[in-house]
Amino acid sequence: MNSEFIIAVHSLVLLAHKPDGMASSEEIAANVCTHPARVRKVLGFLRKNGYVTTREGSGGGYRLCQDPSDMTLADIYRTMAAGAVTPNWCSGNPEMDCMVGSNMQEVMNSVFCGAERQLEQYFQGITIGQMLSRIKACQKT
Amino acid sequence: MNSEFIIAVHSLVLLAHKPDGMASSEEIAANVCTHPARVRKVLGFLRKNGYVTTREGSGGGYRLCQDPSDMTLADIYRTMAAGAVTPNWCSGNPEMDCMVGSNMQEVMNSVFCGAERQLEQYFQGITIGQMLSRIKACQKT
DNA sequence: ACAACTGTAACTGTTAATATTACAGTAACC
DNA sequence: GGTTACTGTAATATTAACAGTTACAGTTGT
Repeated sequence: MNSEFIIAVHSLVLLAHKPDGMASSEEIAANVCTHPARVRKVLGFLRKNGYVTTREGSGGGYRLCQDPSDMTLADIYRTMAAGAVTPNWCSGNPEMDCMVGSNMQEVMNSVFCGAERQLEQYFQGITIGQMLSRIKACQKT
Repeated sequence: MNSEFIIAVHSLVLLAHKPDGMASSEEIAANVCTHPARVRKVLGFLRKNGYVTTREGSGGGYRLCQDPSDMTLADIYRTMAAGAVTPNWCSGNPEMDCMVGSNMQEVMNSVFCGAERQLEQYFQGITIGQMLSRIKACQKT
């Protein structure tokens, strides 16, 4: 899985957790364990897709603009990592003379399309709000 | 997804299709579009897991040793590519002072374990025999 | 003996991913 | 209005993963 997906989810959960719902790229980066520039890039995507708002300038940063219980991991997956399970490597060749070799790409493709749907369906059932709840549950034990 | 998974599936389908059920690494490699050494490595794993038998020496090669309709993609996935959807990159840090940052790894991990199960379940429903049938269906159209 | 295979390991080249740097643009605050 | 604290974005290392390739020892049929 794409690491940008993880950064996105982690950032959103962090924002959902903060009392004022706001954080700078530097603060998020320290929490996620990566670099502020990377966070800015990822959260730039999230802004373009309507999950966060940003404020530039001093005192600026990122803020959630949706209810955490309405944001599913499937939304984030589609935005940040669509096609992540489908391999970029391809076997066979449609030009080939052999029935197996020439049709494998098409069949394999349909298999991975199904896998993609399956995964999205799973992610559909997990919201940012639930992620935060799970984290709180971890903390208690 | 791991390309070795694809090579494995493709090779097994090819073996299932061949009338005598046998092929050399060179022949398989040409069909898959990769190198014989790579095929030998992958099919070596399949041998160790009981999906094919091999014969060394002249006239040797690989042969299926299970019914194609009994081999599921889930079996191959577990053998060749287990954990392929789980990212190797990790956000957060258990040593951290923040509740979110310190517990994210554990929660993220459980999310991806679930995703893995979901995917395996999907692959469980697809056999090598079905793959071959799908290919035949492609050919007709 | 020879030719045709598998089994493995080592090495190389290429691509993708991550980290890092840099700087222009923007807003708050004194 | 200048300074400070941010985002936005691109460019550039740096690193790790992956596929391709070579090489050779071991095995078997002829």
